[in-house]
Amino acid sequence: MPKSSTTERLLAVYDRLLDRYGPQAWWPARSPFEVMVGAILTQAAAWSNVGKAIANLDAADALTPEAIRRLSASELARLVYPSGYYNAKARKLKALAEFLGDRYSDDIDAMARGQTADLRTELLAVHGIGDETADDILLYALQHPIFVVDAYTRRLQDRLGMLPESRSTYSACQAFFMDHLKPDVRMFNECHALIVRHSVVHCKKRAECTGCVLLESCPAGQRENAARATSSS
DNA sequence: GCCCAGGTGGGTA
DNA sequence: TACCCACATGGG
Repeated sequence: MPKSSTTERLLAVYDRLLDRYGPQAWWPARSPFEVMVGAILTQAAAWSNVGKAIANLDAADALTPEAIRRLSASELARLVYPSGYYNAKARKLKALAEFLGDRYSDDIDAMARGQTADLRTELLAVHGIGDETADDILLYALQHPIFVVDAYTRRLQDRLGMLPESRSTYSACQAFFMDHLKPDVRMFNECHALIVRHSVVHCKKRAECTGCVLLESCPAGQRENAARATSSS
């Protein structure tokens, strides 16, 4: 892969985030299956609420595919209640546990030895697993080098003026990173985690970019700051 | 009381 | 392909 200016710019952004926030060491979970559960529970939910649901599952000794299959739908829904959409998410967790049992006899290590593209196709066929959740599972649970795109990633791409024209397609946003960065599990892991960290602590409201660690790389922030300076003078 | 948070599935045009 | 809506809790 030729080292383009885009690659250099992305690496500069990554370095700046790493300097500012340090290694994030994601995913916050004790097992690959817990990562998969968290990936489903975090859909359109605040992580603080997901943590409560995970704690409920842990207390009920339900952080295994077998235990998820054994629980009734209503009991599972009760356990994941704090993460919101509890009925929908209980159904999704059931679908994931059934898939792991049927396809891999719950052997996640064996699953991880599959080809990335094949695994992604299999995961997307499971009810409740879409592009982002599939990639969360591939990267954080199975250690495959794939770049996770979420709302924060798109927001950052937008602010950096790097959002593809077909901004609504997941694959275009993902291809932007994958085409310009060397596939590297550790780097992709840290990069996504840092984007989330930065977005949560700094860019929660799109308008504010003052003091942003990425300001030099961020045309949107520069424009906003210039406008602010003009209006205040 | 309102807005938003590490999305996805199903329906419609 | 693109858009809309349902799914729902909890913190700021």
